[in-house]
Amino acid sequence: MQLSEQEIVRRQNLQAIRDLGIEPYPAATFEVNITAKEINETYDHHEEEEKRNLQQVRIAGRVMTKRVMGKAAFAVIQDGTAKVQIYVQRDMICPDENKDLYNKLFKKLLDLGDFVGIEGKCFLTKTGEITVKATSFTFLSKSLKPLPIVKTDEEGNVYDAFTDPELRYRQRYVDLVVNPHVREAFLKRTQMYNSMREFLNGKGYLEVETPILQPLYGGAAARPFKTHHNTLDMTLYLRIANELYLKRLIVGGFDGVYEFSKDFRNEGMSRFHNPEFTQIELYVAYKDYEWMMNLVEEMVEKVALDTNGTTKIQVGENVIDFKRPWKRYTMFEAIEHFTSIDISQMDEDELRATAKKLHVPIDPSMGKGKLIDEIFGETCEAKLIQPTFITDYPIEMSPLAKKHRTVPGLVERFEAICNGKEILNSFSELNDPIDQRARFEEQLSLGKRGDDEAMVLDEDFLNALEYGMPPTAGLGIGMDRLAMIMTNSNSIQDVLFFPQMRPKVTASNAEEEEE
RNA sequence: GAUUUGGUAGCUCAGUCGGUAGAGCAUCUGACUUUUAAUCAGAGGGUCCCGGGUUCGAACCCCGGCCAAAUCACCA
Repeated sequence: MQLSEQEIVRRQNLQAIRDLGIEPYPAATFEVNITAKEINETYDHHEEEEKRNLQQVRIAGRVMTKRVMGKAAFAVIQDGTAKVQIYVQRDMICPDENKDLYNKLFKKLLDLGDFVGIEGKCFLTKTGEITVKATSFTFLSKSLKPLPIVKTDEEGNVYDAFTDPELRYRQRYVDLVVNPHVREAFLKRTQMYNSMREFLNGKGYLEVETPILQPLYGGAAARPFKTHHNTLDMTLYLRIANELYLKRLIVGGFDGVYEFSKDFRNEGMSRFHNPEFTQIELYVAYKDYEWMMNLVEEMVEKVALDTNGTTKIQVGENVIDFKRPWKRYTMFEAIEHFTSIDISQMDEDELRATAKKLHVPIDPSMGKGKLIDEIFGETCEAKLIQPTFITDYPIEMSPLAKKHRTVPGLVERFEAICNGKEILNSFSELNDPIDQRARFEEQLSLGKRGDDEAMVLDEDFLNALEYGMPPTAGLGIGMDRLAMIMTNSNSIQDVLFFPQMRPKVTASNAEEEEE
């Protein structure tokens, strides 16, 4: 292994710490009684000073900067909440003759990135920054690699920002340490989950877990990942959706179930697609898609408030307002709104001519439903910035949705479009087992014609439906896409801790391959 | 999968016409008891992504490959 100059120095420092008789990786708990954030907030809110004992704070964290001025020094440490400045005087932490703890350990052997524990009292510096004056300090853990140190001046200008996306995604742990905005985005993501759980649990719905390894993949149109179980000697698939399992639970008598489902699709990657991603799916018995639209508005408005404190979210150039009610169009209305063409009564030939006129790319294999979907996608979707419900989709695209109660050829389905992208999908679920079997068979014939994303027929799911499923409304929300909006992120990789990357061939694993 | 852009010190980047590899921060040595992009004086640090080619000579030109990003294609 080739070590850089700085890595060699740090390993030497590690040994020097041991030579002082100090364990660089101590086992014992270091009790803290306050966080950096709490210390900073205390300074912002003077009335709270009384409530907190700032004479005896104990805090632990990673050393981010160090400014030594002879016999005293300032450093900034960062804990799980924020950064706080500490002040170390030689004679304060070394009251006796032996000054090694300051002169050697603190001044020389303590590197940026090391973890320390500080005990001391808070005071305000000349320039008014709340600071912990150390009465003792404890070495907690050595860092052997230099962190990319990001500096910010008084005016907020950032220097040497750690920005290389490849390094940031491959070494997210480094990204998280030095880029506070990255950390904030992930805190918001978790807040989204908490917010939805609170909302759905409050309505009495049950959070469940269903199989990720499935003998048949269903519930969506996508290519799966395939694997093999040795003991059963059988093929298993990583789920592309959990829809069919949640519906089985509705059949089983749970009237409201939801799951945060990690799903897997063996398809292209882009800034909107990662091979594994998360959906929340929700099914509620005795409800329809109209009811679900109201629930979605209520829930997503709450998520915006809980994550951002407002319904108005800045996303790129746009401000997106999730305040209820959202705009609603049927798919035909949306197309008419953006193109001034009413296609609702057109037959296949007329649709094809209209698509051509609108410069929508089509091919001869497209049927009526696909043509409508394509016209919508090309002319409307990108223009829908504010959250908007699009309702009533062509039946061909939706083999698991119930036929529309009044309009032939359509299903009771809606999507919400936001910032020009679909963020969620919902329908009145198809619960007629005869119709469901027919729809699966249509998919089978599509599959035989070479559509490798056509759905497969799930006999056991049909068996469940034949026992009877109540009328049910179902919903799936792309959590990653919603997180992108709630955090103003441009790429799905910015809301996934560890986005999928092609492995980088390094010198060391190239050697392993040779061996 | 296609196109474009990029890959140089730990990080962010510069590198002229093809002629000994550069800066800031970080690191090392020294000074400094309220600094905050600390400051001051000095020093060290390179598989220029990989492999071939052209050339007296390649970070730079040519060919092939790897990785990444953006756009497109694909895609509930």
